[in-house]
Amino acid sequence: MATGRPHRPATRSRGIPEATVARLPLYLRALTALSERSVPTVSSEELAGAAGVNSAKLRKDFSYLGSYGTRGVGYDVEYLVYQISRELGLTQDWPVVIVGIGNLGAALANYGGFASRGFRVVGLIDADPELAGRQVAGLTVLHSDELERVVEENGVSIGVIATPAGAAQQVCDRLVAAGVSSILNFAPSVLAVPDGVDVRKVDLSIELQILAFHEQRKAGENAAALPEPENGEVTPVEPPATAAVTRGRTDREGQPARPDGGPDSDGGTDSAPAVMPA
Amino acid sequence: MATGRPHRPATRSRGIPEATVARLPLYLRALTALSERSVPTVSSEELAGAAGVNSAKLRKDFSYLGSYGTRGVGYDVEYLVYQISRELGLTQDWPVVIVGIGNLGAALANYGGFASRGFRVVGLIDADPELAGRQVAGLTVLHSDELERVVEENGVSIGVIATPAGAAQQVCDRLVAAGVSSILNFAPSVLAVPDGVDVRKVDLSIELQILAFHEQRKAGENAAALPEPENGEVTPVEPPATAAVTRGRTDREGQPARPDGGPDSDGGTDSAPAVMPA
DNA sequence: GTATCTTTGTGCACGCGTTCACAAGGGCAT
DNA sequence: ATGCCCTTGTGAACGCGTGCACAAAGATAC
Repeated sequence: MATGRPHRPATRSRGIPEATVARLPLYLRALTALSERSVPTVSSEELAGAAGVNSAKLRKDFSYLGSYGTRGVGYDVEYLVYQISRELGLTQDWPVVIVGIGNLGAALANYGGFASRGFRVVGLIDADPELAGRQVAGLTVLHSDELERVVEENGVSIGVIATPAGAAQQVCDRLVAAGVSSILNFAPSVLAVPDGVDVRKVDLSIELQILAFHEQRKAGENAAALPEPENGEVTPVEPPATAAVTRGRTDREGQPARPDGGPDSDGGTDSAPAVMPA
Repeated sequence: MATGRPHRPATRSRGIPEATVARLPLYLRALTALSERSVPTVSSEELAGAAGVNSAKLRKDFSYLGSYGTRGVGYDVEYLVYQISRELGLTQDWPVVIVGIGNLGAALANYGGFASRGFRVVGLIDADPELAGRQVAGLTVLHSDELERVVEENGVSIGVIATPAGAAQQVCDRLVAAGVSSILNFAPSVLAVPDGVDVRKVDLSIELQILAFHEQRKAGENAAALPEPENGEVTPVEPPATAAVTRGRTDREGQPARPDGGPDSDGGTDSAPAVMPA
């Protein structure tokens, strides 16, 4: 998942919990599919199954929006689609700019999921003069100089950053200065923004690293469960050699020593050395 | 953030909280940057700033890994990089396959962030016979028929799905059957997997919809704060016409009526109609 | 009109995650 | 060696999110 990031005290005013907001698009997608199959009503149990969540959670989520169900029957699909769309703000048209038209930016520009839900790409922007003028996804790529103009002329409030990490903060600053107040950031960098600006981050590398963590633990479980040592002298759970062979992984070499002369917590227990990634 | 998804009771065994695991890659990135600048030590305050989190949270996160800091001084950068890398499993080599080499799949294949942290793309797979044989990011695209072979020969345990939604579940099933136990899913669909398989979802459309929700609320705040009505008859917070003009948005038309003959909760209060997205 | 059945909506309790605030601990100056 | 100062590590309190379990409410059959 893209990593969440708070920003405001939470969800204020009408007080729809952030966790619920994050699930609404999921429900909406499932409901849209039902709508296309002309299914008139759906129970919380069915819909929860389609969305991959617990039915109690779904009912509680909907209860924040109001009482849109009918006891003994379920929810009216069309009506619920409308209510959720409205709640999410999808009944409006949201002009979007994408900055950084590399592989990822081009992929985003071509992504059909945007247009289908009220999002309209109105500008593709790149710093490379070579790209300016090229056609991508039916739009002409503009040079960075045009960023402010495009944002202001189209009343853009949502910007997508798909530049390299080094350029992200600068692009972000310019977007914000031009009037953008919501940013979807694909660059692997932490963005500093003023109050009132929302940033959501999607980081492919982080997602993979989280998967690797769980994968490593799974591998460790298949081996004998080591007794837990006490007192901060942590015994690392290393995937045993058998697992490494089984799945064809290879460990690398080199390992920094503990900086001070203090006790090396890995002493004797960590037989699988490593080097830090670039 | 990419939307999280639980699956197992939480983080078991050595008990590093899931939320902490999700932040470790963030710390690692900041530490790597410091390492490249040859900074020897860093305080929790500095590092927290660079990672965009609270310093108390950072210290608590690190406390789950062990006592790696020095009071009065801070943390040794190199040593911490190593410890986090090891904890995340990045000291191993993780072969990865990417299925679905469209715009997004190609972008992922070219993404440098993979290789730099122990992830090695060993297979690009697509169902389109046209693509088979083409070179993408220095690798030859293989046809879907080869999926099982590539997974087994390389001992792949992490798979990336970048196919259209319709193909995702089938691809997922085949990956799992072939031995993959961690999946990063970019397709907008809910994947059903057996126990023991981890799925993380990255959904661009959902991220945008969450931004739209907050953006809509921001617009609503600038107008007069409506008094909250009681009794489930929810008065929608509609961005007033002034805001729409200011930012150049346009509302669409059409709105489903409430299914039963019951009270229309929007009666008189919701002047901004809408249509559901495709 | 009454009884029964189905499904919603929610009160409540529990657990995870965050934050505060401070004691413990190590360096450094004197 | 001693005392001061700085930063870590963590106990405790709080708040959010989840899931259970059930009462409320509408539909349906008779």
